[in-house]
Amino acid sequence: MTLSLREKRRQETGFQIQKETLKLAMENGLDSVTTDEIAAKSGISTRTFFNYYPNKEAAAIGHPPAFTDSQMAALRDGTGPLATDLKQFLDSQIAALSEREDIIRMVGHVLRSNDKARGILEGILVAERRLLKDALLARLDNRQSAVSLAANVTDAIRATIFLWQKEKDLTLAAALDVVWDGVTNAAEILASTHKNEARS
Amino acid sequence: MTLSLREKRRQETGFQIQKETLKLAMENGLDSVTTDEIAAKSGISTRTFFNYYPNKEAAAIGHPPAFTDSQMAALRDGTGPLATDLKQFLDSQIAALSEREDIIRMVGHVLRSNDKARGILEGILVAERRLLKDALLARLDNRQSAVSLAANVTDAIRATIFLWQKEKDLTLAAALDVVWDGVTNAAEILASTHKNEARS
DNA sequence: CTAAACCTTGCATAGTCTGCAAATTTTGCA
DNA sequence: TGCAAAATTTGCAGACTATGCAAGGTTTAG
Repeated sequence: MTLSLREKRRQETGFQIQKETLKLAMENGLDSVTTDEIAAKSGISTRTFFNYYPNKEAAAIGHPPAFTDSQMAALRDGTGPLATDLKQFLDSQIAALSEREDIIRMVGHVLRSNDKARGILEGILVAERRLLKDALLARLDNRQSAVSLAANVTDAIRATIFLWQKEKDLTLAAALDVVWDGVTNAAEILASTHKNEARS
Repeated sequence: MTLSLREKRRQETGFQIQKETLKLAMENGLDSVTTDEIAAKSGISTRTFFNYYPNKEAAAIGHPPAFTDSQMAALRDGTGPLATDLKQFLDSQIAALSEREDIIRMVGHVLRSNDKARGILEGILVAERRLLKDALLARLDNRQSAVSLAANVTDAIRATIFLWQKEKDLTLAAALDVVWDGVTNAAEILASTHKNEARS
């Protein structure tokens, strides 16, 4: 996991570009920012901007914290109740996101008004769901069940950020607890049919 | 709900444009199709194309069948178990989608490789989730629970289409049944923690 | 210290999308 | 039927996005 000097500098420049992009986007929306402006503010040529990101929307989204090996291992090899492991996974993921509150807020702002940015993030989420599904399949026999759980996890993250942006007095961790309570509640409603069917 | 002649023709032209767009996109991907080509095939000028859709990705997505008033009313005012009403809602929505299997297949193809198209669809889904959440709130006291159920519904549609595209011998309706079984299964897993906590 | 690998940059170019105004078509009504 | 008002289509100009390419500069490893 050690990065060469080159890689480290590249990461830093990429991060710098993201911050300048978001800062400019906060003023009049990302659509009214030109790649020329972003490049100028970032101290690079316009052509070089496209060496770092394929377009300005990708620059605004940047690179969200990836799932770590230990997070995935805990999910795959956990022994407790699966629901507990999922909550812990979410706790650690939200903790990672808490390191970048300012960026999340600005990204959220961009996502609200820019389709392309939404699509780029959605692509990242699709990949995350696939990772989660594969990990969960190690503990489940029902494939669609793993698919549904994975979707609930990434959606919980989305809902948590949304709630946190709306209720300014909540921390991200507190917002997750509220969301998770709702998820469990919803699960009880959905699970009840099954029980009824079994009884009948 | 009656459309004027003008509106009807406009809808038909819009639909025609969508079909031409998708047909062209199936060959080498939407990215390699130009708006000039789409307009030419559709028998309109390039400028007019932009009177119908803001960009070619929106043209490819088109206008998915909206939730009908009776669907929403059934959800809002239903008396049976909520889970049953949700499944019925999904059944009717999937039935509506079954009318356009060819288009769904092509749209799915575009979505796999085009970020902007993904984002446009995601925007539609955000609006649909909001509608569902508001309807469900008429029957629930827990707001986040409604949010989670709404997310599970739109995700079930997504998962159904995905499964149907992968398993060619399933109808859309049959794929939904498989997906719904997974959703219920997942719900049982998520709900069990709560029960354990209540017991302890 | 140097060759190979890698990065940055400018330039040319194809393509997207919008505003505007002229031309054309449709509509409602006398 | 015929015509004025309303709506739509279209061409054109122009700002912006994004890519390939090749020249020039920098970093790296041995």
